[in-house]
Amino acid sequence: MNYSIKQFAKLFHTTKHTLRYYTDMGLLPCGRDGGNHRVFDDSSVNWMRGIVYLKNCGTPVKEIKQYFDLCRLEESDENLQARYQIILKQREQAHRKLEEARVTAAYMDEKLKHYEDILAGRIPDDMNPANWEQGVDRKGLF
Amino acid sequence: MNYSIKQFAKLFHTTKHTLRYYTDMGLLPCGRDGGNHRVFDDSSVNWMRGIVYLKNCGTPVKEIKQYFDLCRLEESDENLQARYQIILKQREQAHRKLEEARVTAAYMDEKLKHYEDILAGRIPDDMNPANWEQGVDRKGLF
DNA sequence: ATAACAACTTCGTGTAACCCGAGGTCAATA
DNA sequence: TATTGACCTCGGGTTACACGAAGTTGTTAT
Repeated sequence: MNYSIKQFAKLFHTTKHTLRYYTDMGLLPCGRDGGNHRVFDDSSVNWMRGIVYLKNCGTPVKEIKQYFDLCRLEESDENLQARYQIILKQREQAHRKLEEARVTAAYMDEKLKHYEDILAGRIPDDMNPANWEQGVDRKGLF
Repeated sequence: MNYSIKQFAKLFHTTKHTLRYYTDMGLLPCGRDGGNHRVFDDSSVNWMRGIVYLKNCGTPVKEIKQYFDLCRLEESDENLQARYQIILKQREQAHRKLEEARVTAAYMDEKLKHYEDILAGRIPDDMNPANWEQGVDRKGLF
């Protein structure tokens, strides 16, 4: 299966600009058609999936490129070790981000409930001035 | 409790540069001491907590500032509604990010296991060329 | 056949959210 | 008195794109 830049962008919920940036950086390989237009295929899909996930770990583009360059080299033991170390590090990063996302989502749930209470006229205790200055955790001022 | 910029940076695992950026943007209020040095207090801690969580939702600095500006205004019904809408939107964003983080962490776990299998000499089926080109999902080339 | 249009191209500047270093101020200490 | 350390401001640099101008190419509409 072949994809134009537009189709490929839609497939990964991104933009043409970003794809051009990636191909120019040498991150994402692509072919060209008669009119010099970028052509992406199934292997591009695999690379792009890798990019997306590594980016979600917070990996900078340069490091993703380093990793991909290793992937394209011959498979020595050293090479595999280097790749393993990168993935190990990024996996840990992924789990840290997961935990962070959990805490953030919980906080936002609470904050939302807070507003719903206020808007419904059920003013929660921690917003009642009578409880201020007595060590009550007000969970932020806003 | 009062904090110097260095102490405050340590408290939130960030840098002096970032804190200066936030105060300059009007995002994070702070006082000044005799030597014109920034002084943060307990209310700064609350604001900063808000910044951290909203940033984790992916909220751009400008929008955080808009929200905070609303928080500092008188509490009309309109004002509360506006704030509620922002929190509602960002909470949804937080949950999307949480799901994304879950999927990414799972992918990285799998990828890591993959490498451990290879390095341990247990070559998994999807890396065996005999299984290629037969519709086997190889989960990426690397 | 020619004109218009869509979709791509390169190239160059703009933006967000910082990072970093130079050069200066100020209080305390050797 | 001089040096040290922690801060200040200011201006340029960086990353990861976003955007627009100007040009090319291939496909339809008159």
